[in-house]
Amino acid sequence: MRAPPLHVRIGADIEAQIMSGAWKPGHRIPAEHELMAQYDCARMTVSKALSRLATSGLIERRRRAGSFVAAPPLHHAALSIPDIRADIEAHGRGYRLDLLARSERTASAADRAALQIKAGKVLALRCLHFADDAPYALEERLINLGVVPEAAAVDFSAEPPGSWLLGHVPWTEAEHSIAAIGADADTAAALKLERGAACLRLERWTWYDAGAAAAPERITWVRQTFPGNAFILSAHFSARGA
Amino acid sequence: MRAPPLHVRIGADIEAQIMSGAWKPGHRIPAEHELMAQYDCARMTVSKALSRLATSGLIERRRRAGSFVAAPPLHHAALSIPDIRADIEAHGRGYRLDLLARSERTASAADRAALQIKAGKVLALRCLHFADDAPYALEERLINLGVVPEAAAVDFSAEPPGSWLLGHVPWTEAEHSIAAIGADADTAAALKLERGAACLRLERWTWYDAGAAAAPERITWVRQTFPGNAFILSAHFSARGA
DNA sequence: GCGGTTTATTTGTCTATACATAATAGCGCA
DNA sequence: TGCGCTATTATGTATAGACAAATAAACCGC
Repeated sequence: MRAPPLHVRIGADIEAQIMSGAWKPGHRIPAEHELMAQYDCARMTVSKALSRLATSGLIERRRRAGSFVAAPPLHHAALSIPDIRADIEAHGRGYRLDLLARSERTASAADRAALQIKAGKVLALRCLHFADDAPYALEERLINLGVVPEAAAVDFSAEPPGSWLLGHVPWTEAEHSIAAIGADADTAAALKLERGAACLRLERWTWYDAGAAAAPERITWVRQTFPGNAFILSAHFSARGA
Repeated sequence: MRAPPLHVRIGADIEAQIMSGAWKPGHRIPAEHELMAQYDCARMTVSKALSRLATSGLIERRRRAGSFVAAPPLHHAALSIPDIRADIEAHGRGYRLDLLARSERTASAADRAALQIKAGKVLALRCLHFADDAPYALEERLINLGVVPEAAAVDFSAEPPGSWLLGHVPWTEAEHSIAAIGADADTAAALKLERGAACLRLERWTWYDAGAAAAPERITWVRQTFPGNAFILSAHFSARGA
């Protein structure tokens, strides 16, 4: 077993103190020059270890004051939002897409609200994802043609719109909401469920924010509805920075 | 406006190239010595910028080969898992807890499966969270008394078990799953819903992993069921490392 | 005691250099 | 041609020192 780099070891030692509960939130961590003496190394090395812990949120650093154990980690989980086709194929099942509706139109009031635009053209899609010929998810999507004009020329009856967008359009921010709903008549018919059956509904807004230079632009809005019994989102959280 | 540090500026410049689409995935980023010449600075400064981009997943670095724009960002979102009491109170509503059942027992087969233990004692709780006297969530919880013996002495009819645990037990890992279910008779009665009403079900396993030194220990398992219409999980993702 | 000024401490950034490590590319030899 | 060795190159880690910036603490005049 090969020795890990020194700055990793220093970071791990401090992390162990915190995780074991020996150093509680607010506890002052030895100053850089003390750790420097303790590990007999340069300040840059100690600094690297502490900076990493600071960016991972485990400690907080203040000039002149020192470094302190941060407040207990918030309950933030890394949630994997699936690429539906990839997910289905990863389970060894056959994927099929059925494009139910496609309309290119001037944005309606509802479209404008979803994409947060004042005016413009949108591409509205409605499609059904199948896994081994069983309905897997109903997808309703709006694409802002003002930002992604080339989407108008794509044949979405073959490629899932989500996969196409991910591969072709850079984006920086996404907002999700997850809720449980009872299937309405429409949804129930599409997914071959009984009316009122529990479904997981995932909504996502994706946009591109170039920074202060330009206003953020909404790229797409999507609402995916999964039968509740067939779909589970999972998330993992580690208190360690990694 | 004060000038940002040089390593931040270098990182931002590279990020801008990637985000604008000018440098596509796989594109080779100028080597450290080239950036060094371009910005007229030391290699450490360039290295700091590139390391940060690498840990945030935007670029990939390989010895001898160089640094490359990484594959498009994965769809990972930071999901906020709520502290129920804090959430309710933050909305200005009154919180109340009703402890429906409490039993301290030797772990049953189901308990052992949920906590991944071979044997031992557990504390099983079942409680109902109220917001302004309306049922908000049904919680079923198991606490591993082998790891948290002091939980046996806590009065959970006043303090929500989740809040108590968060404040008293260090943990490192949590795994969540989210699903939509139709309320069974039991759940429907507790939450005052109709049978079959759509509910969001959140399950969470929390454990402590001290590293290679010891086997990970499961601390608690919890299953929270929320009326679908009253509860929405939200998540935000930024492609930037921050 | 109170408010403002100075001082000392600690972190933040950066330089310049050195050696280690990984991995590719090319060369020589069978 | 194909295999193995070597040289090259880019990154990874670390040193030692310097100055800048923030700010808590001490000080001082009133």
